[in-house]
Amino acid sequence: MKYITIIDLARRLNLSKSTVSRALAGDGNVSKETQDRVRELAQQLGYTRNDMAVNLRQKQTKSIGIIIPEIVTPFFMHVVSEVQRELNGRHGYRVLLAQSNENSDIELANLRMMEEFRVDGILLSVCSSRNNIPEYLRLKEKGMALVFFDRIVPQFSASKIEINEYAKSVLLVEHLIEQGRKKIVHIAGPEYIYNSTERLRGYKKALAKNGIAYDPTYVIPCDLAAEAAAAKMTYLLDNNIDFDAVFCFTETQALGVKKLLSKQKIAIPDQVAIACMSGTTLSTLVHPTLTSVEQPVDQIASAAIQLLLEKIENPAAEDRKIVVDAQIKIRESSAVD
Amino acid sequence: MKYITIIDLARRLNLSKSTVSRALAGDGNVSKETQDRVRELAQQLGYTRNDMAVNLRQKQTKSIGIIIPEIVTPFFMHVVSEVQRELNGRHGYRVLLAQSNENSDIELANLRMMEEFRVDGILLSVCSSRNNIPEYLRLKEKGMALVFFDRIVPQFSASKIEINEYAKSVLLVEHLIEQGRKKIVHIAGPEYIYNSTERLRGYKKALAKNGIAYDPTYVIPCDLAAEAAAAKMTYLLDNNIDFDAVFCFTETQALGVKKLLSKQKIAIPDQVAIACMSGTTLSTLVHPTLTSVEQPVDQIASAAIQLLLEKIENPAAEDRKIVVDAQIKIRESSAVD
DNA sequence: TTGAAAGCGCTAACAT
DNA sequence: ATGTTAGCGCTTTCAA
Repeated sequence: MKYITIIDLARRLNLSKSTVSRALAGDGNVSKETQDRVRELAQQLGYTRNDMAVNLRQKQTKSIGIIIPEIVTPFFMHVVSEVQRELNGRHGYRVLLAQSNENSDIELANLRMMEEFRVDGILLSVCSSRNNIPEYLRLKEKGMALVFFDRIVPQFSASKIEINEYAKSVLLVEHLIEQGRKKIVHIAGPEYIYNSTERLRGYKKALAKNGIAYDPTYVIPCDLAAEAAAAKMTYLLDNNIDFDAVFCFTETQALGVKKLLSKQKIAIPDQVAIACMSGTTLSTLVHPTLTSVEQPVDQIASAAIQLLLEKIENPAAEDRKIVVDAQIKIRESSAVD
Repeated sequence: MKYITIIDLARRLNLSKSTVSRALAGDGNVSKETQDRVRELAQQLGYTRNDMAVNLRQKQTKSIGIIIPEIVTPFFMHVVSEVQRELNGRHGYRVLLAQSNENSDIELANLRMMEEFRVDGILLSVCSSRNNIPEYLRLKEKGMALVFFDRIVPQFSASKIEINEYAKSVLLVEHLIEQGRKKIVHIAGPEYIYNSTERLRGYKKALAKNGIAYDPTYVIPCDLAAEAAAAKMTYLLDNNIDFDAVFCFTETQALGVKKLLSKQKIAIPDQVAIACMSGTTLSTLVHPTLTSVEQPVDQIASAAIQLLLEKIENPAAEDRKIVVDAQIKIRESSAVD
């Protein structure tokens, strides 16, 4: 592809390239007339600025990276898609995406990659709150604009969008209790994921608030996969453990649970209610038998953008934390599926 | 962020920057010894090459763009995620993502954006097979490596990954027929989407092959949204049109249909079977009551990469078309959900 | 085997 | 209001 440059324009107009540059940039110091001539020719010849050159000159890339644990997930897809749209459009940023596959080593490689790409900033949702801390620190100290969102690292000081998992969790579990559920199993996530521990905390709180004794056998640590959750259900059933609701850490787990319970002819939600935090409309559409709390995806995205831009603008700026707990909508489960 | 440059290295080693550059590049014309010294220091100081400079120099960006109609969709997400991984890793490409939201104007803007970003190539899945053809042509003639995938434009000559929608469609509908379904409604997509017309063609073929008369009232053009599909169901029900299966263009439509039929207490799949092409594992997990054909996502991704890289390598290369129809797996529907 | 110099396209002092 | 110059970090002739 042959591209027109400001030199091409300058030559044709008998101007210096600086004047052309200024005219294009809308710098005040250029006569209205030349400005018009330049812009018209640029238009006509289909000139587009070469960002590589500009960026080399200004020492920035006008690109940011997003690193998430898992891409094929309604929640993350929505956030990404929103950040994408906003940053492309209004700020002219490129956004690079990478997924870590819930694997800290891949996350590390992704971080390095973004650094090599010299992105101006990174939006990060971590795999684990402990594995890559030295790397986060290194990047931060090097001056990289690094903003955490959703899957944050509580003990690491940085700008972050924290989602109030605790509050959501309390709300959801209390909702189950209000429906008359008393024996609520919690399929928990791994303890190296902050969100998971917060949700567990919320679960306990909700029980306590409602005078239900906390029974540790009801809390079952579990992998993120649907199959893992299904296996835990089998275990409960095989051991004749009595329960009337299951609160899952992830949507995917909830689906695994649902599948298994249906297979065992257990009526949902009549005999057992299933609950989880749901990403989005897609999820809502997909499984109405799940009781869930909707996440304020757009709000999370825009908060993330805001904090990231702040950090890019002024790398020395103080860290800020935005907590999103928003207007939470509980979606009633229904037998209709 | 302060980055080390080859000049930094050169100074410390009392070499010229050209030698350093050569040593780093692995150019043969440099003594083993200097090469080692340079590389060691580079390593030690954490040097990473500034791609902006390289690219400016070599007139390429080492980045490609992917433009898809809808991001929050298991099928596209998987393809993107796969292309992402492959191109990042093995070829050092940046990949930029944009979604058109099923809107041709946005698609046009996205195309322009990618051009401004000076991506080396574009992977495109179109919104409509007629709206932006002049733009595709302009880009192609300008020498942009442009490869279509999945949602292709049949009458536009370019490199493309075509998915054999026709074959898949025949297969799926015949499968329904084998299950004893005879009154199969087809919720069709808009005719400006090639895939939609192909699937319709397959639907007709399957009926013909099995001696079932084609009834135009059974073919219902419909928007892509779930709600639209649900509305069509209401229409059929209200008009007492008798049917025992519904074959939908999109997964999302299928979900809409499913939801509405369940609400009307129509047993799925006992009374009415629902079928569609399904993206991936996620979908499989989510709605087992849907009969579906799985798409060979990885194959599509790797074919797309191959064609794109070919075009980038040699823009003058002839257009190639890869047709993916692959080993098709039908997933049986089941009452369990 | 190494160095010197030019140049990719642009911006930003510093002149004029 | 416009031009001149230097330089961002790198690769690549051309010379030595």
